[in-house]
Parts: sequence; C-alpha cells; structure tokens
Amino acid sequence: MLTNERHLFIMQLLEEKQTVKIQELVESTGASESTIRRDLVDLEHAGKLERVFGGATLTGKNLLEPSISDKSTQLLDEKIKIAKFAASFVQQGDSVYLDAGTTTFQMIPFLKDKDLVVVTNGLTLVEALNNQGITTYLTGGLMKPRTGAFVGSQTIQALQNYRFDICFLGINGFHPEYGYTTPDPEEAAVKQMASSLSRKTYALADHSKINKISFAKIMDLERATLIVDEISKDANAVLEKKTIVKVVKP
Amino acid sequence: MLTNERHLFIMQLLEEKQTVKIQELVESTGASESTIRRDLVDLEHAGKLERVFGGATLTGKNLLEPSISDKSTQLLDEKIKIAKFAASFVQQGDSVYLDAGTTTFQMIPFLKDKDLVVVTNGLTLVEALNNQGITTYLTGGLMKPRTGAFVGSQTIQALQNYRFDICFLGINGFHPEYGYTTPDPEEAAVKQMASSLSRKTYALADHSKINKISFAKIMDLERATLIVDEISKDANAVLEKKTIVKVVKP
DNA sequence: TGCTTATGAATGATTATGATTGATTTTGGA
DNA sequence: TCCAAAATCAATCATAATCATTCATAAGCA
Repeated sequence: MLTNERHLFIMQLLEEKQTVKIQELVESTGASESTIRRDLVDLEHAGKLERVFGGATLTGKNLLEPSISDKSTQLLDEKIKIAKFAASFVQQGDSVYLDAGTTTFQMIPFLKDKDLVVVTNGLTLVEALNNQGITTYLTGGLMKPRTGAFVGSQTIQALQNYRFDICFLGINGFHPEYGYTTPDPEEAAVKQMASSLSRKTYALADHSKINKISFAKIMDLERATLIVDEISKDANAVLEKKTIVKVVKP
Repeated sequence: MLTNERHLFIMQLLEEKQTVKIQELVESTGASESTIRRDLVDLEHAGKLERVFGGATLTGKNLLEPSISDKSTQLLDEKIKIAKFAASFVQQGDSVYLDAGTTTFQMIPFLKDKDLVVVTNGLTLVEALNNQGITTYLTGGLMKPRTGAFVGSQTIQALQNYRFDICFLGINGFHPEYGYTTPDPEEAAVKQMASSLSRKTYALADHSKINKISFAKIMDLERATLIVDEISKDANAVLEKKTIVKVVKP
C-alpha cells in the first residue's frame, strides 16, 4: 500500500468514525505500528488530524473536548507555580494582555486586587477573570472550537485598539535558533501582534518545552522574557545569551 | 475506548442530563471508577464541568441561562416557542446576527444543519453555537458581567466588519410611541448597529413586554418585525399600523 | 553503483488504567 | 443534636498499553 493511499485511507476512516485507534489501523492496513504512527505524525503536521493517546481524532470535531485535559496533574502543578511567579511581575494598575492558554489561565487567581484592565483572546479566561471582578475585554473574532481561542483578522484588528504594559504568552516550544513556536499559525499571528503592542512580553512554558520546535514561529527568543519552572545548566548557558530567563524558585 | 472519546461521552451525557453520577458513568463506559474519577478531574480543570459529591454537574449553567432559575418554567416554554418560530425565518446559508439574550439563546438548537455563519455579542451563546457545529464569530469588546453581553465601542467597531442577512434582537419593551426599548443604553447601541447592518431585523419578546417602556430606546417599531407569543386584540390593532407582527401559533 | 526514502523491529521512557488503602463526606436513625 | 454505617473520595502502587527514538533493512531512483 502506497504511503498516500494509506493517508487517504486513514482520513476516510476518521471522517466516518471521528476517532481511530492505532491498533485498528494496523489491522486494517496491514502496515506496522511504526508506519501508522509515522503516518499520524505526518497528518497531524499537515493539520488534518490530532493525535491523542492511543490513536487520533479529527481536528475541531471534538468540540467539547478541552485541550487542557490531556496534560497530567503533575504538569498542572508546575503550571500553577509558573503562573504565580509570572503574576508577580504585574504592577498595580497595569493594562495586561493574557493569551489564551492553560498556563495563563492559572494566573487569574493571582491577579485580583491589582486594579487591572485585562484583554484576552481566550473564551475560557473571560469568565474566570470576571469571577475575580477584573475588568475584561475580549478581542473577539473567529473562535477555534478546540481551544476556545479567538483568532483571525478580526482578532488582530481588535487588538490594535489597545496598548499593553505587560503581555503574557503561552508557548509550545522554545529553541535558541527557531525562537518561540506554537502549533497554529493563526494563534502565532495573534501572539505576535499582542507582543508588539506591549511594553514588556513574557513567554510562559514548563521545562518540557525546552529546545522543542513547534510548527509556527512566534518570534525570536530575545523579544520576550522566558518564565520556566526549571532548566538544565546546558540549556541555560545557551539561552542566557539570547534572552532573559526567569526560573521559578523551588 | 479512547480517553478523549470518553471525555466527549461524559460531556454529552452531561449536556443531556445536567448531572451525572460516577456509578452511571462506570456502567455506561465500562471504565473503572478510578478512570472516570480522573476524567472528571481533568474536565473540571478544563472548566467544562464541576465535580460534586457522587458525580458532576455542568459549570455555570446558572450563568449560561439565568432565566431558567429566575423566571418561571412557563416563561421558558414560551421563550422556546418564540425561538423556534423565529429560527424558521432563517434560510440555508444565511449570515446571522444573534443578539445576546435568553430568548435568542433558545434559538440555537433550531439553527444547526443550515450552513450558517453566526455573529453574536453574547458570551454564553458562543459555546452553545460551537456545540452545534456552527461557525461562530464573537464581536468582542467589554464584557458585562451580569449578562455576559459584550458592549462598547470595540463591539460596535467589530460589528462593522460584517453584513447580515438576518438579525435577531431580544428586547425588554415595545410601545407604539417609544418603540423598542432595553434597560442598558450600551446594549441598545449594539442592537442598533447590528440592525443597521442587516437586511432584515426581527425583535423577539414574550407578551409580558407589550406596551412596556424600558430606559434606552433601540429604534422605532417599524424598523423590525416583532415576534411575540400572543397579543391582545387592542394591542394588535395599534401595533399593526406600525410594524409587522408575527404571532406564534398556539 | 550510490543515494534517498520508506519501512519494520527493538529499546527504554512515558502514559493510562485498575485495584487497594485509609481518609473524608453524607446519610439515617437514636 | 450526635453517632455510626455506608458511600464516596484522594492517594498510591503495579501493570499493561502506548509512545518516541534508534537502528538496520528493503525499496525506489538517478
């Protein structure tokens, strides 16, 4: 079976069933597990599906599925630590941009009583911010079902009405050469614009993102201060030259 | 069963029943209690549900639909009737503006499979629209905490990027002399703008709004078609001269 | 032939799961 | 009200499934 044939077959099965298991595909195609796995990685890179543990699912089709849930509780604790540390850089009365994302979401409890104005492109963040009594603007635009993030030209245009003192971005990878990256180019564009409207930009990531490269580049490392929970000496040596790295105290 | 499948399953069951018990989920999914428990923790972290002793319940259902708890079931039934009737005016492929509000919210289930593009200024509507698989744009802007409606200059500006085939507005009063009114001037301005960008405007109200006058004027009666559940002969005689009135069939 | 690409197998690491335990909460009767 | 039984919970552990990575082989092509 040709590679493209198999890709087509996988996508057809996916359209039918919404989700497929790797074992199903191994049996129905006769290819090895490794091959199927490579196929799924390719198709994911092409944005045609999303890999999940044990198989794959159609992008955007799992409307109710929170993108957050696939992360472990372990990582959640680290996210909270990072979020708390990040929030400590916010000054009384600041105008703040909070990127849509799970780590930035965790910052919200630490932001109240600071008399802020917050702008975000994250649907889930709006409710939480309001619950804390924080004045909140949502960018609006086209909503991405999976993540609840607003993207697109309307979002970018809406952003340009604001100026920020401080800006927090979630990222999926950072690398000395390739800079900050994230899977979705649309989201990357929004992050880019938000940062360019801010006096100061912080990029939030846990240690699993070190030297990872995701699909869409946001910007070079030196354009933001990286906040990370821990970092190896080797990685730090390289990164220190490029950017200011803040590491969460243990 | 894939993890995400199970998450989806749980959320769907929850949407149906409002609450689920863990034991129910164990039996219906075949997964162990531990696994279900972990799923619920994940989904709670994602803000999709709220865990309660013995199971889980939908988050912010009260925020999502305040009128359900406040107003009588009687009025809700009427809202649904009005909403269903209103939705019947939507054509295949239309671009639709849905005002933030409880009655317009009830239209959503009747809008799927119509291949629409919907724009709304209602936070609560976005999620529901997405759950129906409808392409949705949110205007953005400043959020009003109590109602979840976006208002203000950003909202108005965002609206001007669109043109609508059809537009549905919730109103708090209609009166031959004072026209359509609503309590909040900011919301009135948004409704006004949305209507002016639409080929056709419908105003939705139940019979309790007849001859009521609220604080802020939206527009004169003749600018929109009124959809109402029932209407007295006296009132109708006056209104008929001013506007087109559609009454829900009993 | 020499080079690239696709494939399959093997590996150690990571993740999801189910069972168990003791703690916590609810329930129902005195 | 209080107390005890039952139900539910959080935390932990062991296991099985799945994953990313590497290496070697086979297939295609100039």
